[in-house]
Amino acid sequence: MSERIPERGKRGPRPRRAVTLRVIAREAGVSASTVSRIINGTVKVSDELKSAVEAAITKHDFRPDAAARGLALGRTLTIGVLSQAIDSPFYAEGLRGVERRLLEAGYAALFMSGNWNEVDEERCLREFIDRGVDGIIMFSGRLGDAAVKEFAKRVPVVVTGRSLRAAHTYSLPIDDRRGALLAMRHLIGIGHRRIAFIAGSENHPDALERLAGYQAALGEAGIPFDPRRVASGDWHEEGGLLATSRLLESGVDFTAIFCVNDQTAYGAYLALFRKGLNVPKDVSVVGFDDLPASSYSLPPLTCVRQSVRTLGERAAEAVLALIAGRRPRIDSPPVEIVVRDSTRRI
Amino acid sequence: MSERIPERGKRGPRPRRAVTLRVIAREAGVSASTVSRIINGTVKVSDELKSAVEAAITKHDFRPDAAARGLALGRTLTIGVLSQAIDSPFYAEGLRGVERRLLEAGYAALFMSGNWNEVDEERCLREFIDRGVDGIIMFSGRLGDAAVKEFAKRVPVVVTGRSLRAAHTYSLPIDDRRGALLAMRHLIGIGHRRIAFIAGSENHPDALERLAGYQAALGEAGIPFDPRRVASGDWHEEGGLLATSRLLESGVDFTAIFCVNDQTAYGAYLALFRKGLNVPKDVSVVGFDDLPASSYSLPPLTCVRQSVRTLGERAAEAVLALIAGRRPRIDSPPVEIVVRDSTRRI
DNA sequence: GCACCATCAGAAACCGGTTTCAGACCGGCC
DNA sequence: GGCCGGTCTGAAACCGGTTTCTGATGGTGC
Repeated sequence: MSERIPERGKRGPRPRRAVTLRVIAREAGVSASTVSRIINGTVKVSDELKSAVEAAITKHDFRPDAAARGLALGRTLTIGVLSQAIDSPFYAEGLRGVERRLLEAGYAALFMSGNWNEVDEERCLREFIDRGVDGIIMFSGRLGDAAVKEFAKRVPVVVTGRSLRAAHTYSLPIDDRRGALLAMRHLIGIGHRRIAFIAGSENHPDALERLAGYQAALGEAGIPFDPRRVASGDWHEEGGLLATSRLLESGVDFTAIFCVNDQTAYGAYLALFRKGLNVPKDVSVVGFDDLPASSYSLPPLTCVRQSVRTLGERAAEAVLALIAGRRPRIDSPPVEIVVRDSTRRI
Repeated sequence: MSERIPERGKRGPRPRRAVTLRVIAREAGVSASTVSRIINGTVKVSDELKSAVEAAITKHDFRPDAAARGLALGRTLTIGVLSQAIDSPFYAEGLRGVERRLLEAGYAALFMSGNWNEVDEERCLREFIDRGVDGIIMFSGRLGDAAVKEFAKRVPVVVTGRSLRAAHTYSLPIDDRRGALLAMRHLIGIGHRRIAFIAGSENHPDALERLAGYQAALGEAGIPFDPRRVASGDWHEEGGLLATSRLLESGVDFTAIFCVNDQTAYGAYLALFRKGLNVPKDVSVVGFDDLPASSYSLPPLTCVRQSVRTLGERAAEAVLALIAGRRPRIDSPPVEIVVRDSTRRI
């Protein structure tokens, strides 16, 4: 009855765990091994010992130390999850999906942000390895495939937004090109022919694929590609705002804008609003992602939906499968067009 | 030259670490203790041994196992961070701030979501304890103060959004009442007298404080409080949408709406938009939080700013101080009004 | 030249679990 | 009654680090 938490801050060595497995063992009059076996159910133990131990466990509210267990077992029940920014609404959705699935499986997630920066990404991944994570999930990211494969030698890695074939690796690519095609077909289908495109940052593979889809759709419809209708953004609201302003000032005409992602579209909205232009009356706008906020933008945004949350869930499933030694058979969630109020027939 | 990663998945026991401290020691011809001392710089070691060991370390790219180190040291350089939902733009900002500060200090964050649910919150906190975190940061949350204090016996706890005095505990309260007062004074100052309020969920302390601020401001201005002008929401867009619709249909008149938070305001925006009402021409709207998206809403939202990111940074500083045994002297970031385009003088 | 002290390195114990290995005990069978 | 086999338990080793404790070495002072 007198277990006290070890004194804190009172000089002396670091605070240590008050009640350990050996304490329980002593109290129940058994050996440490027996307690361990009962907790994990690895070996049959007689009922009387079991109940004595269980009584001691509940009495002290004992729960084994995860670090010690991780050390002994060689696994930590932790997955390292690398996104680019924890406060980006896009990644946040994905993280949510990951979190949920991992929780169900008894795993915890160690989230870190790569800041769209190769160096930071590599630092995070190293940190994951050092902390002995059992697997890694990587949301997009700039880090080269070779580096990723190197990490995959240590621990299973699931990547989204790219294709990568290597041992202990699984990819959930995003069909950017098809998504862009769907968006453009929607616009073309409702009569638009002069369609501007606000791209992501120049060197980004997703951005290039979406641009390729934009061009392919124009080709399909026999509309000539006019580079003056392409402005580059930065995947964020601000880039969308600036790009749209530039387009408007440049004098090229367009009846619709396809934005590389929803956040860019929000920026475009604001630029149009400031010029007194109405969406969709004067300009139709299409986004890409279907962030939760897009249902509440004014007007609600027509966009290509890729369920990032589902993507996160599937990434979690895939990494768990890899850990279990199974080969995942999991597809990326499909892209589809969600028509709301930001586009209109002309 | 022949270190191989232990075979994975090939039956046999779990994959284990290929290169350990003892491997380095053997290679450099010294004892394990010496390697440890060199890595941590705890004791002076002769230069020649040091360089031999360092050579071996870089050759094998050795980095000590965090779990083992954590076990030996009794600390994990990990902070448990409990928010309510990782994909909420509000908490995401805070987590970002936490992440940044912790990273600077060499700590990692274990993020978990409490889902506005006492049971989940407690489960998360227990998980933190089991995993041996060195400290806990808790963003708002429904868990009772008594339970929080219980956890604080095991490990330092920093809470935001509430006041709590206990050992190994630090609070960063949010001045909800003052924030609400600022919002209301702004509206009243530009001529509004019939001001609706969309509250958060009924039993939430922050919601109650903001309501109190709303009432206090009315009192200051000698405006009678009319409960028909208060509608309850759920802190999310949907609640704002529904509450605003109810207000509009109820027939009570108002020239402005003060929303308990920005997300509620976004919902209000959409409800007004659907009714063909213009913000701010027909109705002025004020939010609370100043989420990043509020700069890009249409029109950009006037709101009370509380820098959640700063709050997160300060929470991180506070928990680090507690861990170091220092008593933090850190204030919550101030609330202030940010006037944009959603309010106008009448 | 010898005693003494400071400095540095290694052996061993430890952190808190898990697991191997060996032994105790029991029952069944010849 | 003795032998065999199966079941259950405990002692000890192990995971990969850190730290205490002890011993060796070299330098200094007298």
